[in-house]
Amino acid sequence: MGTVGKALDLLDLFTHQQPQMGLSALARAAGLNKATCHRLLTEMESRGLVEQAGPAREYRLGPAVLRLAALRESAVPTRDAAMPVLRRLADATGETAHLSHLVAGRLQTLAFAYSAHHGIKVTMEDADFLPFHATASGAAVLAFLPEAEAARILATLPAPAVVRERMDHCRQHGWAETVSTFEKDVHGTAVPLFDTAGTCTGALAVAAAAPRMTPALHATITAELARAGAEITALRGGQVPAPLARLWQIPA
Amino acid sequence: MGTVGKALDLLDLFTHQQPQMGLSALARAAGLNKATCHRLLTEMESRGLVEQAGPAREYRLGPAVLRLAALRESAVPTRDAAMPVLRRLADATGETAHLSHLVAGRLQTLAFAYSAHHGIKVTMEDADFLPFHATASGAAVLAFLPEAEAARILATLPAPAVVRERMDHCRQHGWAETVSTFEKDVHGTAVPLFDTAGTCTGALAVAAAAPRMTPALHATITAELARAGAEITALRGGQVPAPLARLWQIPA
DNA sequence: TTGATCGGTTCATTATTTGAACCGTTGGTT
DNA sequence: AACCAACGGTTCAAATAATGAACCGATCAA
Repeated sequence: MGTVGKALDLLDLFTHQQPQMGLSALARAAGLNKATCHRLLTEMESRGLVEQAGPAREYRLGPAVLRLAALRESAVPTRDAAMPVLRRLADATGETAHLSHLVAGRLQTLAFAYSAHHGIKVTMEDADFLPFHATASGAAVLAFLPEAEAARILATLPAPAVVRERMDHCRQHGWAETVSTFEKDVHGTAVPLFDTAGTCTGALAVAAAAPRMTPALHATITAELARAGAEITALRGGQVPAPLARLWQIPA
Repeated sequence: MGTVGKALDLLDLFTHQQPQMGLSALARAAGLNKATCHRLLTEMESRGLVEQAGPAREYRLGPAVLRLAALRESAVPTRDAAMPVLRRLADATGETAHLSHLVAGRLQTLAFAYSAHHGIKVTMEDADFLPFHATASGAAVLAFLPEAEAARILATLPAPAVVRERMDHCRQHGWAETVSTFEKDVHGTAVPLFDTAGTCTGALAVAAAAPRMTPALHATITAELARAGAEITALRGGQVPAPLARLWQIPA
C-alpha cells in the first residue's frame, strides 16, 4: 500500500464515537510508527484535511472536507437530490427511511429521514458504515453487485449462507429484508439503487419498529420502496436492470 | 513536498467550473507525470475520495468526501450551527450574508444565505475561494491574524498597501469594507470570527447591492454584523479580542 | 493512412519514506 | 518532591517506495 493510502486510512479512524484522537492513539490504531503518522498528519493538516484542536493537540477532521463535499454535491447531487424522496418515503410509511452508498467496498450511510407520525422511531446516525451481514441494505446491494465483487465481500462476512438467502429473496421479490438482526426490534426492508451503467451503487431502506409491523404496513413499505427506488435511480440517470424493473412494475 | 501533499493538491483542481477532468488534464494542471498522477488517483479512488465517471473515464470527487464532511459537522458543527444566524443576518439586512473560513492559507466559502426581501441580490457559490485582496472578508481576517501569517499572505497579493489600509480600518472600526472590488456594484462589509484560542479563523460578511446602499442601511449592516459575529464566535466557544469586543459593544 | 491524443502500464533509477531512539512536557502516584 | 509513564514531536542512517521516459492499444480527425 502506498503512502497516500496510509494517510487516507487515518481519516477513516475518526468516528462519531471518537471524533478526535491524539497522535499516539492514531499511530496505534493505524499500525503506524509515530513519526510516520505525524508526518502524514502534518501533511494533511497543511491542506486543511485535518486540524489540531485544544490544549492536548488532538487531531480531528478539518474544514477542507466541507469544501470537497459541497463541490461533490454540486457536481453529483446524490444526497441533496434524494432528500425530498427520502422524506416522502418516511412520511408515506410512517417509519425511518435511509439512503446508503457503496464506497470502497463499504456501505456508507448518506442520509436519512424520520417520520413525524410516531414518537417511537428507529434512530440513525449519518456517516456510519452499515454491516453487510446484518442489514437489508447490505443484502440488496450484494444481490445486484457483479458476482465477483459480491463474492469478495461475502468472503469477509461471518454468515455468508444467511446473507445469500436474503440476496436470493431480494432478486425474487425486488426487495430485501431483515428482522432484528442489526438492532433488536428493527424490521429493515431495502431496495438497491443503480447508476447510469446499471451498476448497483447503494440502497434505499426503511427501518421500521418491529412491533408495529403488520401485513398492511409491510405492503405499503415494499410498494413505496419500489416507487422511491425507481425515482432516485431515475434522478441519477440510472438504469434499473430489466428483471427488477418488472418486479417494481415500472417501465424498463 | 511529500507524496500525500501532491495527492491532496489534485483534489484542489476540481472546481465548480470544472468538476471532472481526464488523467492527462489533471497531470498537466498539477505539473505531475502522467504515471505518477495515475497512481495517486487510483490510490484515492480505492478509498472513494475520487471516482471515475462516464465513458471518458474522467475523474471527479468521490462519495467518501460526504462521509468526512458529515463527520466533521457532527464533531465541529461550524456550518450547521452558523446557518440560523446567517439567515437572520440576511433577513435583518435584506442582503446576502456569507460565512468563510481560513483553510490552509486560503479563504473558503462555507455557507451563505439570501434575503427574501429583494429580487436583485448578490449571488454566491459554495466551496469557492475568496481573494484576500478584493474582499472585505479577506481584509477582516488579515487584520486579526498573527502578524507573521498576515505578512506571508500579504506578500502574495497584488496591492498589499490598499489591503493594509482596509485592515487598519477594520481594527479601528471593528468591520472591514470593500466597494465594487470583487464584483462591480457589490458593497461588501465583513467582521472577523475567532476560535477558542482567540485566533482569527474566518469572517462573516454581508454583500449588498451597491446602488441600494444608504447611510441607514450601512448602519444596520455594521450593527447586525457585530451582533452576528459575536454570536457565531460565542457559539463556537471562541474569544473575541478585547479591543474588538469594545468596538462591538459586547462583554469581553 | 497518418498523426495526435487519450487512459493506462512498465521498470531501472532515484529520492522519499521509514522507524528506533531521542527530547522536552505533562499529569498522576508514591 | 521525586518518580514514572505517556504524551507530542524530532532526528538521521537504512530501506523502501515514488518517479518518469518510453511504451501500449484505442479513439478520433484530417
